[in-house]
Amino acid sequence: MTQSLIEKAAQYCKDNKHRLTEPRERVLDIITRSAKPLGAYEVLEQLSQITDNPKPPTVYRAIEFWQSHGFIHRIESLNAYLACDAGHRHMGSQFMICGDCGIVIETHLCELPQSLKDKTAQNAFHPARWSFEIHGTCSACH
Amino acid sequence: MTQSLIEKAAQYCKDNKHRLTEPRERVLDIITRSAKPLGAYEVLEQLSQITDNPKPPTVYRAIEFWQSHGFIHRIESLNAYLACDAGHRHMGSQFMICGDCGIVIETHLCELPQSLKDKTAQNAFHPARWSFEIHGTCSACH
DNA sequence: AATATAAATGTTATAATGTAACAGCCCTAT
DNA sequence: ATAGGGCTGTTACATTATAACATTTATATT
Repeated sequence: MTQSLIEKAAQYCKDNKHRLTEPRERVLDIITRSAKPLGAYEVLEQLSQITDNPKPPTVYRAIEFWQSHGFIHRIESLNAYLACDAGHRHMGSQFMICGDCGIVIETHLCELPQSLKDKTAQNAFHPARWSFEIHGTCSACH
Repeated sequence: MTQSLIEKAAQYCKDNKHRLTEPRERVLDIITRSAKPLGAYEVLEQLSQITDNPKPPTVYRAIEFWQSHGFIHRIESLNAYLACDAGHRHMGSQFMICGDCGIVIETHLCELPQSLKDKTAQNAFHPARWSFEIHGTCSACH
């Protein structure tokens, strides 16, 4: 059987003794249900429909929590957040972002592409994490 | 002889009939002189030392102008801007960002790395532009 | 040279995104 | 049962960015 992202996250919290609190669960749920990345204030807006007058820090804290454990990624060029069910913590993320419909496709590379490894090596730069964002048009919109 | 970035930019404007106005020149100059990427309000702060009470749109417009012509790049994960003297318009940028000292090294790839080309092809995604940001530590800080 | 036009600027105001700080609550481990 | 750390609620504010409109400046055309 396949676990949903929420189930995986719940399991992860159990295994690692993190608390699966109400705001965390709700925020992850909201982001997970969205096909497209959501801004923090869009999450807040949705949260306000099931919670009494939530405030920005509630959302940002939950996002920060999931992000630090690899369940949510931030799309820097959109100021928006996307759930990731890769089920592993990777050093980096790659996204293809459709400028027409807004859909974002995440790809999973576990290493830097060779050409970039070469560049980091040439500069004696030690990569820790990365974010690659490719803007363009998806197959449906093209 | 080698042209400075400012000279290149001036030449570019001349050749392409764009106006090299005072705010544009000053903003590019400020960003060019900085070893590290500058936030828009840092540029504004510096601009205020040579201009009477400049406002955010002045800076943002100039940045937008140079960015659209390839002389400035935005580092998404830092909300900051960096000059680029590559002298060509590329589809994408790659940056290595040192989390310790803040220095940013730009590399110049003219194409997507093969592994990412494969991913875009697999998804029938048509890339238009991209930004790759690698966080880590530079040789000096490591 | 005069003028029409397009492009860029100046200015005010505000939107959008994100965080510091502190009081209080609730799990968890002893 | 209780002390401590982790998390939340709340207020207030910081930072980043843009909309809108009046005005000025450069350019092209007459």
